[in-house]
Amino acid sequence: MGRWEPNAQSRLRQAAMDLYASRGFERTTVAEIAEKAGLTERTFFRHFADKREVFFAGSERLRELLVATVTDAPVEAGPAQAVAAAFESVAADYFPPVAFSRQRQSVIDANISLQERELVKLHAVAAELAAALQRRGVSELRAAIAAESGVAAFKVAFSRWINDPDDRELSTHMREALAELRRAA
Amino acid sequence: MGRWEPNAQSRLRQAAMDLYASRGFERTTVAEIAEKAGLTERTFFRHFADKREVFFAGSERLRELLVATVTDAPVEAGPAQAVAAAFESVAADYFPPVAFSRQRQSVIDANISLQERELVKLHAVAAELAAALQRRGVSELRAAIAAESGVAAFKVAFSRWINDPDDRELSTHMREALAELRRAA
DNA sequence: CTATGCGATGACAGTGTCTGACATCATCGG
DNA sequence: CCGATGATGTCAGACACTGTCATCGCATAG
Repeated sequence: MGRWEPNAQSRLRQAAMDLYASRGFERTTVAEIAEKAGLTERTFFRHFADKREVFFAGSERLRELLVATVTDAPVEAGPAQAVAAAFESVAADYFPPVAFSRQRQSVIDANISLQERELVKLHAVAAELAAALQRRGVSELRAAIAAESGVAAFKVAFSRWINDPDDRELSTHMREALAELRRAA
Repeated sequence: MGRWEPNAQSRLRQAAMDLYASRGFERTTVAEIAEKAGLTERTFFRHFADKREVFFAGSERLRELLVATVTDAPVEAGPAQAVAAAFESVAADYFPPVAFSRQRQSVIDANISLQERELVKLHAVAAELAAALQRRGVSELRAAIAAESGVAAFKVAFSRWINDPDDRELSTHMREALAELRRAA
């Protein structure tokens, strides 16, 4: 593989996470991350498109899982049901322990540029979910609304999960958010 | 006021918009914008927090309008009704002609960093709408869902408005999106 | 065993965004 | 006319990110 030690990418990620957590995101330079990982700044940018991308390694997998679940939903399921089931499924299985998510989120909440990236990832999820629904024959409007409102419910559920003093499960919050979404109409 | 010509801020905005539209966002530098406006790069950053902010001058007013409308909604209106009415109201009154919005959006669609900023603005709208609803006595969950799903409907409506070959009104699309949102539940 | 190609890294220069610090100039109130 | 105030200019600099080419290790063919 590499010229020196293996696992360059995960070493960079680890170094970045450590420094972001201790000094904060803005106050750590890419050069420092690379040095801590025993690599150069240039190599960091070969593994991550930019300084923020280190945070969002798992988002690709999340997106794939959601899309696959919606695509494989039973034929008789409507778009809203398919999306809701997909989010309930990943909420139950996919996410790391709440302590880890809380630390990660505290770094993100402290930096607008990280929030920007997070919102873009969620927007991409919505767009792909809508596309998956359209492939199932759902109209553009119906697909878009189902996907966007599902993501909206997830945003609310995730935030409440992170801030829940009672440490209830993410899947519980997701069900609550979806129930409230249905009730609102 | 200024040392030289007046209206520095609007001159900068005009110059930026012109250059963004002709050369594209990434291929125009802040120095070029400033020069075209007869100012220096440093002055540009005194009027706009960053290169992207030029695009989002109106978003503050949009946010204020929405929050005010929700705050002033009749007491008997539920959270979802208040939010829906607010979006229908601004959709009918606030937005520029579709041709202008289309050109603006084409620049944004061509640049992820601009989309990031746009999503942050919408997220801020959702957060403030939720806060306004809570001030009306609505529970946190109910307020968050009403605000986020309202923003979700607006995103869909706006996109469909921009891409509508029949040039139907934004308010029409907004009503359609809200109707679909209610129907989905 | 050697040559050769390939993929990952290093080295280096450069561009562009954004910030801090200080000087300068116009206008306005006294 | 003078000093305060606010907007601008000037300059230096940090830092993110990119392009380019050299270098090194590994695998594989011969």
